[in-house]
Amino acid sequence: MRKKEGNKERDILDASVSVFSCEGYSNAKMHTIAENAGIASGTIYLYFTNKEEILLKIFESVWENIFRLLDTIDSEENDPICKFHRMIDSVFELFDSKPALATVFVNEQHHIMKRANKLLLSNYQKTLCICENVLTLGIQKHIFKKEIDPLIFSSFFFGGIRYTLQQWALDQKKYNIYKMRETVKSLVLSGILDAKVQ
Amino acid sequence: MRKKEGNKERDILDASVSVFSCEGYSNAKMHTIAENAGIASGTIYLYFTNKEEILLKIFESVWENIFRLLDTIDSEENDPICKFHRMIDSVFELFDSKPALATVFVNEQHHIMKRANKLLLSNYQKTLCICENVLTLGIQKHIFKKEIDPLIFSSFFFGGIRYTLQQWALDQKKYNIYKMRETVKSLVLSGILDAKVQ
Amino acid sequence: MRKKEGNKERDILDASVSVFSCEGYSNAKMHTIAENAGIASGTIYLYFTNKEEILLKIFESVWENIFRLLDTIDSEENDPICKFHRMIDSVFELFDSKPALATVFVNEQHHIMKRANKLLLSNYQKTLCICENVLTLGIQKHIFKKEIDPLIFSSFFFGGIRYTLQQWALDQKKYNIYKMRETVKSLVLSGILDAKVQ
Amino acid sequence: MRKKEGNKERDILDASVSVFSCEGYSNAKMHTIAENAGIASGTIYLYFTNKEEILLKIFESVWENIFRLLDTIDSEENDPICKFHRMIDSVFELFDSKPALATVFVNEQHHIMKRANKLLLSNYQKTLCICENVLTLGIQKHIFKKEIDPLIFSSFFFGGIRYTLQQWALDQKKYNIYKMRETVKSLVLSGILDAKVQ
DNA sequence: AATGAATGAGTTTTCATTCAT
DNA sequence: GATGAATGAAAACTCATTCAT
Repeated sequence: MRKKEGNKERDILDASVSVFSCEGYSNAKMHTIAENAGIASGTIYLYFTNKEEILLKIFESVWENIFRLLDTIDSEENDPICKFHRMIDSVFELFDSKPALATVFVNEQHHIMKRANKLLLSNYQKTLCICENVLTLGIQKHIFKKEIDPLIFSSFFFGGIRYTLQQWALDQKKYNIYKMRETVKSLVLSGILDAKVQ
Repeated sequence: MRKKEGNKERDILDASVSVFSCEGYSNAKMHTIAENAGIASGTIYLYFTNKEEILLKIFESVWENIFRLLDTIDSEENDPICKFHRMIDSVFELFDSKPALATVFVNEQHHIMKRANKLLLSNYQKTLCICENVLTLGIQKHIFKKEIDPLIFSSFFFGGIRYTLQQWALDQKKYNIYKMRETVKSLVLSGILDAKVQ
Repeated sequence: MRKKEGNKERDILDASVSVFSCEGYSNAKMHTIAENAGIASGTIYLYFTNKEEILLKIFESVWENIFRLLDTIDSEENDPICKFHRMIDSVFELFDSKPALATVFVNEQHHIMKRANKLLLSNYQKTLCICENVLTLGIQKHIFKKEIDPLIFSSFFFGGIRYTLQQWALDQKKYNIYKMRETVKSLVLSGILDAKVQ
Repeated sequence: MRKKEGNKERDILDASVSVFSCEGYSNAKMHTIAENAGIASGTIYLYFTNKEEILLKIFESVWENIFRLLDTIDSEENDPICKFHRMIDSVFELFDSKPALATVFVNEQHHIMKRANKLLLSNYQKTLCICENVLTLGIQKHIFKKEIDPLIFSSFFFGGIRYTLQQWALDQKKYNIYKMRETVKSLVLSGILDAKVQ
């Protein structure tokens, strides 16, 4: 018997992140991934049922990591401001050593959410929840401005204006574009306005 | 490729935006676009050399519009705060009636920038420039905090954390992830902190 | 526009019968069928959704023909013996000019019945019914032996004809289809005729 | 390829008959056969050079058995009618306890004959010969009709039995193999018996 | 002898693009 | 200019067979 050498599943995932990052998911060829992983193309199918499952596994893992990081911080920390500091730090640190993963995470997010499975969706939604809860808590404690809508803030937080626009385009009834616009302006302006002016 | 009565080209672009928005650029079929445009699939090739050129034309047009809007505001308005208000308003208004265009703009931006032509690149860069200049002006006038790096702010402004991460992933030498992180935190926090706490 | 020349659907079906006959359905390559039909392989998919649908269409057509032939005879003829003569004649005539079709009909019948659609199943079962009814009628009229089980007879009868046809299709010089037809009729009729009638 | 303790080869053949019967030869996977045989897929290749050789061995064995059975009967029995009775009985008995083998025998016969080896062909042809000889003998003895062509009769006879067996193998509850056997014998004998004898 | 992970040739199918009408 | 039938290159995926252990 030919023993499993190393961790081929890991190799394939790493190669896929690298290839998806360069070519984009849709343009990525299974053959290129195999080549990058140093295996034959058929071998990929011993570990993943198809190309999409590879992307799914990548996102499952990323969102699970993000959720765990934020969840830990959420329970360890009491002060909303400290929570924010540590949460943003940890997300940046997560991608710090993996720029290719960051690219895939950003560019293919919209693709994978159309076919996300339960595990992925669950971690994704739980993560957004944590963020909203931190904001709500800050508002209750009169630390954060009460006029900030937690939902809109989350959108802003997880993708800025681009992501906000995307969400609105997908479901125009759920979001009020005027309110979004004013919120964005308020957030950005108070973010950049000099204290002396305020 | 020859220019015709002028509305078939428009029909194809509109149909493409609609189809790219639903299916994504890579999954979109030329046949579906033709169907949506009410023409035969071969006719598309009288107006565009290939599928990619359609996407290119869409982005060319969007970035040209954005640039013109912001450029006009930039020359009409003196106060940096007013510039900001009107600029954000106009970008939101641009997409207000075209959610499908917003989706395409957000999801396919990374795809098209790899093969952008001069015109597109020029308008894209000129637009970023205007934003940076507004910020710089505000800082010079002591209206904006001086510690905000205009480059980083532009990234944040045009895509929030996701886009920020993406930029960094694409070129890690150009951006300092620690500085980005701190800037993001500062922006977000001052955006949401209650005046009383500050 | 490139006009449809000739009948490509017909060409594909004919080419498929020929290729399925030589190679067997499972070994037949779509490329070979296309080559035989004088078209590009992609063109097949403009007329059929996949390989299996081609086989299905072949069998649909054959069983529809057989049913129509036997049904017409069944309603035109009163005497069970005459029904038999004419029915066997017409089935042999159906395949007389199409040995390849006979081969496919015999060899792939079991394959297609696993995935038969309503139309095919309906014609298949109605055909079997006609045969059983002829037998039952003959028994009621005391022309056929009453101890013959119509179900078993039908199996044996169809199996015999099918295999006989196959042998002829494999080597048309070795067998004389007219003589085969008469021998089959003679064998079957003396097998079922009541002693009193003989 | 080396012969081992003698029951792995048997296990593989049995598993293959079972799998070929359910899936058909072309759709059958070597892995499924190995699983059914309780061994690893690579082990199959210690006993058979490839997939086709398994099918070949199955048919070699079946036709050898049929030949031996009929040959023994042929030499033990003098009366053509008795020969027929015993021959049909023995063929039905051969498959009685092995419906899966019957299915494979019927469905894959045409596949294997294209690549039959000498041993298989020899037993196949010797078996047909015995049948033809019984018929010829009966004709010479004025027991069977002289106008029956032995070649056509054999085709019809074998085809009828094969299909009957197949129907039974597909649904053993619907058909009674004993009754089938007797019906087949009755049909065939009255088909060939000379009127003077009857 | 036995294993089962790995291979990669081979096939179906898709779809952007072409071109005869 | 317009059409849409036809093309065929390209890619995902399968699975019989091999071979290191």
